[in-house]
Amino acid sequence: MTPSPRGDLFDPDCPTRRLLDRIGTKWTSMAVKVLAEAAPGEVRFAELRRRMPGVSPKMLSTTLQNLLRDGLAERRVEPTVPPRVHYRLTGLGLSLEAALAVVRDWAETHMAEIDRAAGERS
Amino acid sequence: MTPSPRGDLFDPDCPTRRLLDRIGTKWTSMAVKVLAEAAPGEVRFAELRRRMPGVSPKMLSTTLQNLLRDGLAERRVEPTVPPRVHYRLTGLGLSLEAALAVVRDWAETHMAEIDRAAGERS
DNA sequence: CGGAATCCGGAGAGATACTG
DNA sequence: CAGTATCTCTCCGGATTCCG
Repeated sequence: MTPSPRGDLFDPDCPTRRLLDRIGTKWTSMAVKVLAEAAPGEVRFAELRRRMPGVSPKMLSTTLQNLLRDGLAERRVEPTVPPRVHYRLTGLGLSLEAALAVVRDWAETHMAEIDRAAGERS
Repeated sequence: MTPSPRGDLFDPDCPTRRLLDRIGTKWTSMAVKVLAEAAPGEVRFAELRRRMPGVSPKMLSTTLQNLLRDGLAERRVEPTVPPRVHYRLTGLGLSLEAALAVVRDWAETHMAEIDRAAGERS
Protein backbone atom coordinates (compact mmCIF):
# COMPACT_ATOMS: atom_id res chain seq x y z
CA MET A 1 0.00 0.00 0.00
CA THR A 2 1.76 3.11 -1.20
CA PRO A 3 -0.80 5.80 -1.85
CA SER A 4 1.89 8.34 -1.00
CA PRO A 5 4.62 8.10 -3.59
CA ARG A 6 7.08 10.22 -1.69
CA GLY A 7 7.42 10.66 1.99
CA ASP A 8 4.84 13.31 2.47
CA LEU A 9 5.01 14.52 6.01
CA PHE A 10 1.46 15.74 5.79
CA ASP A 11 0.09 12.39 4.88
CA PRO A 12 -1.52 10.83 7.95
CA ASP A 13 0.48 7.73 7.09
CA CYS A 14 3.70 9.62 6.53
CA PRO A 15 6.70 7.54 7.50
CA THR A 16 8.39 10.22 9.54
CA ARG A 17 5.43 10.68 11.80
CA ARG A 18 5.21 6.99 12.37
CA LEU A 19 8.91 6.67 12.98
CA LEU A 20 8.86 9.47 15.53
CA ASP A 21 5.92 7.85 17.23
CA ARG A 22 8.16 4.85 17.78
CA ILE A 23 11.52 6.29 18.66
CA GLY A 24 9.78 9.02 20.60
CA THR A 25 8.52 6.57 23.17
CA LYS A 26 10.32 6.89 26.39
CA TRP A 27 12.76 4.00 26.33
CA THR A 28 13.15 3.03 22.70
CA SER A 29 16.05 5.26 21.76
CA MET A 30 17.88 4.34 24.91
CA ALA A 31 17.44 0.64 24.31
CA VAL A 32 18.65 1.03 20.74
CA LYS A 33 21.73 2.80 21.95
CA VAL A 34 22.55 0.21 24.58
CA LEU A 35 22.11 -2.56 22.05
CA ALA A 36 24.16 -0.68 19.50
CA GLU A 37 27.02 -0.22 21.94
CA ALA A 38 27.14 -3.95 22.45
CA ALA A 39 26.81 -4.75 18.75
CA PRO A 40 27.49 -7.12 17.20
CA GLY A 41 27.29 -8.78 20.58
CA GLU A 42 24.16 -9.48 22.53
CA VAL A 43 22.73 -8.09 25.72
CA ARG A 44 20.66 -9.95 28.24
CA PHE A 45 17.40 -8.69 29.66
CA ALA A 46 18.87 -8.11 33.11
CA GLU A 47 21.84 -6.25 31.73
CA LEU A 48 19.57 -4.02 29.72
CA ARG A 49 17.74 -3.24 32.93
CA ARG A 50 20.96 -2.34 34.65
CA ARG A 51 22.06 -0.13 31.80
CA MET A 52 18.76 1.68 31.65
CA PRO A 53 18.30 3.11 35.11
CA GLY A 54 14.70 3.69 36.02
CA VAL A 55 13.14 1.34 33.49
CA SER A 56 10.56 -1.04 34.87
CA PRO A 57 10.43 -4.66 33.73
CA LYS A 58 7.16 -4.01 32.03
CA MET A 59 8.37 -1.02 30.06
CA LEU A 60 11.58 -2.75 29.08
CA SER A 61 9.64 -5.77 27.93
CA THR A 62 7.23 -3.63 25.97
CA THR A 63 10.06 -1.67 24.39
CA LEU A 64 11.91 -4.81 23.38
CA GLN A 65 8.79 -6.39 21.96
CA ASN A 66 8.26 -3.35 19.80
CA LEU A 67 11.82 -3.57 18.54
CA LEU A 68 11.32 -7.24 17.74
CA ARG A 69 8.02 -6.62 16.03
CA ASP A 70 9.56 -3.88 13.90
CA GLY A 71 12.48 -6.02 12.86
CA LEU A 72 14.95 -3.76 14.62
CA ALA A 73 16.16 -6.37 17.09
CA GLU A 74 16.32 -10.12 17.47
CA ARG A 75 15.89 -12.39 20.42
CA ARG A 76 17.76 -15.55 21.30
CA VAL A 77 16.84 -17.85 24.15
CA GLU A 78 19.15 -20.31 25.80
CA PRO A 79 16.91 -23.16 26.91
CA THR A 80 18.59 -23.45 30.26
CA VAL A 81 17.10 -23.23 33.70
CA PRO A 82 16.80 -20.45 34.42
CA PRO A 83 16.56 -19.24 30.84
CA ARG A 84 18.93 -16.70 29.44
CA VAL A 85 17.46 -14.35 26.88
CA HIS A 86 19.68 -12.26 24.66
CA TYR A 87 18.87 -9.36 22.43
CA ARG A 88 20.80 -7.77 19.62
CA LEU A 89 20.13 -5.26 16.90
CA THR A 90 19.46 -6.35 13.34
CA GLY A 91 21.07 -4.58 10.41
CA LEU A 92 17.98 -2.44 10.21
CA GLY A 93 18.34 -1.57 13.87
CA LEU A 94 21.96 -0.62 13.38
CA SER A 95 21.07 1.68 10.53
CA LEU A 96 18.48 3.32 12.74
CA GLU A 97 21.11 3.81 15.37
CA ALA A 98 23.15 5.74 12.83
CA ALA A 99 20.24 8.12 12.30
CA LEU A 100 19.69 8.39 16.03
CA ALA A 101 23.34 9.24 16.49
CA VAL A 102 22.77 12.35 14.40
CA VAL A 103 19.92 13.35 16.66
CA ARG A 104 22.08 12.70 19.70
CA ASP A 105 24.87 14.82 18.30
CA TRP A 106 22.48 17.64 17.69
CA ALA A 107 21.02 17.30 21.15
CA GLU A 108 24.37 17.29 22.89
CA THR A 109 25.50 20.28 20.87
CA HIS A 110 22.40 22.41 21.05
CA MET A 111 20.22 21.44 23.98
CA ALA A 112 22.05 23.89 26.18
CA GLU A 113 20.91 26.65 23.84
CA ILE A 114 17.36 25.45 24.04
CA ASP A 115 17.55 25.30 27.79
CA ARG A 116 18.93 28.80 27.91
CA ALA A 117 16.15 30.11 25.67
CA ALA A 118 13.50 28.26 27.61
CA GLY A 119 14.98 29.26 30.93
CA GLU A 120 14.85 32.95 30.15
CA ARG A 121 11.10 32.73 29.92
CA SER A 122 10.53 30.66 33.00
CA MET B 1 14.80 20.23 41.08
CA THR B 2 17.60 18.02 39.86
CA PRO B 3 21.17 18.95 39.21
CA SER B 4 22.14 18.30 35.61
CA PRO B 5 25.17 16.07 35.41
CA ARG B 6 26.09 16.14 31.78
CA GLY B 7 26.90 13.99 28.84
CA ASP B 8 25.29 10.71 29.82
CA LEU B 9 22.46 9.37 27.73
CA PHE B 10 21.23 7.35 30.64
CA ASP B 11 20.85 10.30 32.85
CA PRO B 12 17.18 11.14 33.26
CA ASP B 13 18.11 14.65 32.21
CA CYS B 14 20.09 13.51 29.20
CA PRO B 15 19.76 15.91 26.30
CA THR B 16 18.69 13.32 23.77
CA ARG B 17 15.81 12.20 25.88
CA ARG B 18 14.64 15.71 26.34
CA LEU B 19 15.02 16.54 22.68
CA LEU B 20 12.98 13.53 21.66
CA ASP B 21 10.34 14.51 24.16
CA ARG B 22 9.99 17.73 22.24
CA ILE B 23 10.23 16.72 18.62
CA GLY B 24 8.28 13.58 19.39
CA THR B 25 5.15 15.53 20.18
CA LYS B 26 2.56 15.14 17.54
CA TRP B 27 2.86 18.37 15.58
CA THR B 28 6.30 19.74 16.33
CA SER B 29 8.28 18.07 13.60
CA MET B 30 5.63 18.91 11.07
CA ALA B 31 5.61 22.56 12.06
CA VAL B 32 9.39 22.70 11.88
CA LYS B 33 9.30 21.26 8.41
CA VAL B 34 6.67 23.69 7.16
CA LEU B 35 8.60 26.60 8.60
CA ALA B 36 11.83 25.27 7.16
CA GLU B 37 10.35 24.97 3.68
CA ALA B 38 9.41 28.63 3.84
CA ALA B 39 12.75 29.73 5.29
CA PRO B 40 14.11 32.29 5.32
CA GLY B 41 10.59 33.58 4.74
CA GLU B 42 7.81 33.64 7.24
CA VAL B 43 4.55 31.77 7.53
CA ARG B 44 1.34 33.07 8.97
CA PHE B 45 -0.73 31.22 11.53
CA ALA B 46 -3.56 30.54 9.10
CA GLU B 47 -1.19 29.24 6.47
CA LEU B 48 0.41 26.92 8.98
CA ARG B 49 -3.04 25.61 9.72
CA ARG B 50 -3.71 24.99 6.06
CA ARG B 51 -0.41 23.24 5.62
CA MET B 52 -0.92 21.02 8.62
CA PRO B 53 -4.15 19.19 7.93
CA GLY B 54 -5.91 18.04 11.02
CA VAL B 55 -4.25 20.37 13.47
CA SER B 56 -6.57 22.22 15.80
CA PRO B 57 -6.01 25.88 16.64
CA LYS B 58 -5.17 24.94 20.17
CA MET B 59 -2.58 22.34 19.23
CA LEU B 60 -1.00 24.60 16.65
CA SER B 61 -0.82 27.41 19.15
CA THR B 62 0.69 25.15 21.78
CA THR B 63 3.21 23.77 19.31
CA LEU B 64 4.27 27.21 18.17
CA GLN B 65 4.58 28.47 21.71
CA ASN B 66 6.89 25.60 22.51
CA LEU B 67 9.03 26.46 19.49
CA LEU B 68 9.16 30.08 20.60
CA ARG B 69 9.98 29.15 24.15
CA ASP B 70 12.80 26.88 23.01
CA GLY B 71 14.30 29.53 20.77
CA LEU B 72 13.60 27.49 17.65
CA ALA B 73 11.21 29.99 16.10
CA GLU B 74 10.41 33.66 16.24
CA ARG B 75 7.16 35.56 16.05
CA ARG B 76 6.44 38.84 14.35
CA VAL B 77 3.16 40.69 14.63
CA GLU B 78 1.89 43.29 12.21
CA PRO B 79 -0.18 45.63 14.33
CA THR B 80 -2.92 45.86 11.73
CA VAL B 81 -6.60 45.10 12.07
CA PRO B 82 -7.00 42.24 11.80
CA PRO B 83 -3.53 41.36 13.04
CA ARG B 84 -1.13 39.34 10.96
CA VAL B 85 1.21 37.08 12.86
CA HIS B 86 4.22 35.57 11.17
CA TYR B 87 6.49 32.80 12.29
CA ARG B 88 9.90 31.78 11.10
CA LEU B 89 12.64 29.47 12.24
CA THR B 90 15.68 30.81 14.01
CA GLY B 91 19.14 29.63 13.13
CA LEU B 92 18.81 27.09 15.89
CA GLY B 93 15.54 25.91 14.40
CA LEU B 94 17.11 25.56 10.98
CA SER B 95 19.91 23.45 12.39
CA LEU B 96 17.34 21.23 14.06
CA GLU B 97 15.60 20.87 10.72
CA ALA B 98 18.85 19.54 9.31
CA ALA B 99 18.91 16.84 11.96
CA LEU B 100 15.25 16.09 11.39
CA ALA B 101 15.94 15.75 7.68
CA VAL B 102 18.25 12.86 8.49
CA VAL B 103 15.47 11.20 10.43
CA ARG B 104 13.09 11.80 7.57
CA ASP B 105 15.50 10.29 5.10
CA TRP B 106 15.85 7.23 7.24
CA ALA B 107 12.11 6.94 7.65
CA GLU B 108 11.42 7.25 3.94
CA THR B 109 14.08 4.70 3.15
CA HIS B 110 13.37 2.12 5.81
CA MET B 111 9.86 2.43 7.15
CA ALA B 112 8.61 0.03 4.52
CA GLU B 113 10.94 -2.57 5.99
CA ILE B 114 9.60 -1.92 9.43
CA ASP B 115 6.06 -2.17 8.18
CA ARG B 116 6.84 -5.42 6.47
CA ALA B 117 8.41 -6.86 9.60
CA ALA B 118 5.58 -5.64 11.78
CA GLY B 119 2.97 -6.80 9.32
CA GLU B 120 4.26 -10.35 9.28
CA ARG B 121 3.41 -10.66 12.93
CA SER B 122 -0.04 -9.13 12.78
C1' DC C 1 15.34 -15.21 35.23
C1' DG C 2 12.36 -13.23 32.09
C1' DG C 3 8.61 -11.90 31.40
C1' DA C 4 2.84 -11.42 31.53
C1' DA C 5 -1.30 -9.52 33.79
C1' DT C 6 -3.47 -6.00 36.14
C1' DC C 7 -4.51 -1.54 38.02
C1' DC C 8 -3.73 3.29 38.27
C1' DG C 9 -2.59 8.38 37.65
C1' DG C 10 -1.38 12.15 34.82
C1' DA C 11 -0.05 14.24 30.72
C1' DG C 12 -1.08 14.84 25.93
C1' DA C 13 -4.30 15.46 22.35
C1' DG C 14 -8.69 16.86 20.41
C1' DA C 15 -13.34 19.37 19.98
C1' DT C 16 -15.72 23.28 20.73
C1' DA C 17 -16.82 27.92 21.85
C1' DC C 18 -15.45 32.39 22.74
C1' DT C 19 -12.56 36.96 22.49
C1' DG C 20 -9.37 41.18 21.28
C1' DC D 1 -7.20 36.67 12.13
C1' DA D 2 -5.05 34.70 15.76
C1' DG D 3 -5.38 32.95 19.25
C1' DT D 4 -7.39 31.50 24.51
C1' DA D 5 -10.51 28.90 27.75
C1' DT D 6 -12.56 24.76 29.07
C1' DC D 7 -13.77 20.21 28.93
C1' DT D 8 -13.18 15.49 27.89
C1' DC D 9 -10.88 11.34 26.89
C1' DT D 10 -7.46 8.34 25.63
C1' DC D 11 -3.39 6.08 26.52
C1' DC D 12 1.40 6.04 27.88
C1' DG D 13 4.24 5.03 31.53
C1' DG D 14 4.91 3.24 36.25
C1' DA D 15 4.19 0.09 40.27
C1' DT D 16 2.95 -4.17 41.68
C1' DT D 17 2.06 -8.93 41.54
C1' DC D 18 2.15 -13.49 39.60
C1' DC D 19 3.68 -17.31 36.32
C1' DG D 20 6.81 -20.93 33.48
